[in-house]
Amino acid sequence: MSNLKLLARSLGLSITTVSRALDGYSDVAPATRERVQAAAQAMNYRPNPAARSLRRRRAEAVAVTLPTEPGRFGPPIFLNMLAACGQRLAEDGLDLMLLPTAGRAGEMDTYRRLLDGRRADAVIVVRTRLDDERVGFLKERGIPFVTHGRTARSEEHAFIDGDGEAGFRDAARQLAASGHQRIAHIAAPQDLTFAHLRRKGWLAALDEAGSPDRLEYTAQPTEAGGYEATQWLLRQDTPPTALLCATDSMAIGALSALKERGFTAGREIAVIGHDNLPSAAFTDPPLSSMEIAAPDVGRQLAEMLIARLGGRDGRELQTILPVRQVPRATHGPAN
Amino acid sequence: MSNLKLLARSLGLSITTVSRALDGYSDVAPATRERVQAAAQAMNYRPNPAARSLRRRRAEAVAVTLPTEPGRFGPPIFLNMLAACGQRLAEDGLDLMLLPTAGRAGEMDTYRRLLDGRRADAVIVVRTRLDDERVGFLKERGIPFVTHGRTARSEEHAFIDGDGEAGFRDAARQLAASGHQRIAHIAAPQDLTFAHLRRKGWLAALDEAGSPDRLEYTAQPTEAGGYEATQWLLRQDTPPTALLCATDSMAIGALSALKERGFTAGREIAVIGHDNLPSAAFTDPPLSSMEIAAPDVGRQLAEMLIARLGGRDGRELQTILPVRQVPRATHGPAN
DNA sequence: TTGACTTCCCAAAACGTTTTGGAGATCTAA
DNA sequence: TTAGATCTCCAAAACGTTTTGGGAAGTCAA
Repeated sequence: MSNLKLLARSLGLSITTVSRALDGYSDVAPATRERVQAAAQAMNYRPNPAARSLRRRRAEAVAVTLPTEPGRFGPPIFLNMLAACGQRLAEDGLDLMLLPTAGRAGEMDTYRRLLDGRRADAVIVVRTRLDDERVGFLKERGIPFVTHGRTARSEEHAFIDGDGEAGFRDAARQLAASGHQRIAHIAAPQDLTFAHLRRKGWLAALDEAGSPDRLEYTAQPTEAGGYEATQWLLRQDTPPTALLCATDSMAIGALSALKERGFTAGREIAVIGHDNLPSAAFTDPPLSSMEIAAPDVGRQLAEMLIARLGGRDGRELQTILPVRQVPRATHGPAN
Repeated sequence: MSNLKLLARSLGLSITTVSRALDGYSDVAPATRERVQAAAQAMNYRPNPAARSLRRRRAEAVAVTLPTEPGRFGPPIFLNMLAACGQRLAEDGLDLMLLPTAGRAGEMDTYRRLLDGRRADAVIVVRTRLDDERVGFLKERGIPFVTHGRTARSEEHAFIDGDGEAGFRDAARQLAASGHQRIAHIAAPQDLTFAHLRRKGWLAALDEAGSPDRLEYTAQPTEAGGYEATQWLLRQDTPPTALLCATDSMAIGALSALKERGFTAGREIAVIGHDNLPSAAFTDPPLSSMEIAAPDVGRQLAEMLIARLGGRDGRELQTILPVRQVPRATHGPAN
């Protein structure tokens, strides 16, 4: 609506001075600065973002890519995390763009378009895989980025992640301590980093306990996946006494399969999930779970991004958040 | 990376001609156009979006505002809808921006900043309320917008919505037809349009059935809300025989409360929700629900937005999508 | 009084596109 | 042959900012 030229004219000043007054440069007299600020306020002036980006040669925006295809996207709280992240970014004048991609194939295309066109100054990478080509691409191009979840090359870049490995180790330890002999793992596809780490934690606890069994089944991280996995596990010669599920969604599927076979979770068979979904407290029986012990992952993510844009080295920006157990009714005793 | 000036120089043409060749103007010779296109391809040219917006005086972006506060945001599939929407927008070169707002108070502020700064050409309004100040504001400013969910002023603007009223009327009818006498409604806050319409459908069916009872309880659209509502309803002198819940999340809470009191949903008491959440098929018993009978709400939303940006009148862009019942185990008979 | 320093301000040049208003050829019709 | 049409192309002016490189007063020290 109103621009610098209008503002300057109405004040009898030059565009330069108005611009510098608003940007807080020191070479403008205090009285002038106040006059300018008042006028800007009165005329409801906001710098035109396109002009500013053009001149500054940055987009003042951060992009997050979302796969559209596989039906469901991550845990339901994910959108809240993005919103919190966006809010923090907005405090620094950065927009958050949603870049949907058509499946994994289209992902790299989307990245190329994004970066060739300079539509974003930095990128948030979600749903990280252990071997994630996106990381290589972004490093090569020199675009700042933060991953939500680690990768095999984590030591080289900024990331934020929950300590799923410790969480699953602790949970499996507790199950073992309470007498469980056959603690099965319902795994998510192992190319996903979070799935790999959670399985690793489970394995570590089994090693500690000297347990020889390695009962596991990998499925999609959905209710249907957990259901399918549980059915398979129950069909084995020596079925498990505990199910450690990669996600709550899978655990909910597991509960359903158990019920169908006449088992009561938390009595005959223990079940523990991860994410502490809102609905976890309302399953039957209420689902024992675990969650990242931080209320503001989104905000932290944003702050890492801002630090990265400010030139901080990605290797200094690596956060692993503790995971807290949320015991409810389904982790019940074996003996 | 590369720009029009470079391209033009390498081709021995003027910037004007290169620009017009790529934009498909008719006043450029076919041979020249091909030469230009080939060079653009080879040099990996993409128009600088900031420069383009500056000159064209539009942002080439669409914004959606998200409240960050109240913990959970809408049904989990919401993010998928946004992703689908963003994908369709991208086909027309439009970016999708996420604009988080700090609670309802900050919402109008965010809108003002957004529009004063011309950061977006159009807006998606979600979580519509019956009396929604955002609609008035956007109409006044003349910014194209589409609401996801109706408002009290729906006839004046573009919207897309499911026919929750018919869905709840049908569900309540079926319950009545199978002998239920006291069909209670677990309502979401009535300022939200979807909640109002679903309640209206329930009321209509009760009227048809000549049922005098109006047993209802309003709570937050979460599992906890449904739980609380059910507890209250069961404490009444003549408890309901059926619970029609505004959302599946509430229905899941209801199932939990019923179980706690020793009831089996689908036998003593029927329960029906709305949204057909992925987990609805895995509750115990599996939850009867309903859902919008369209796979591509997000894409349709995007297309309405594009039509709106193309100058189409909002009154011609109003879609009410049918709602389909998804019967499972909990809508069981009364008699 | 002079020279050096401050303090406060500004003109003009970018940034990379789109669009306006032609201009020079070439062709067509009389 | 000439007047118009038709094809191709282009120079230059925006769009609204930020930033560079001063410049004109005023101040201070000698």
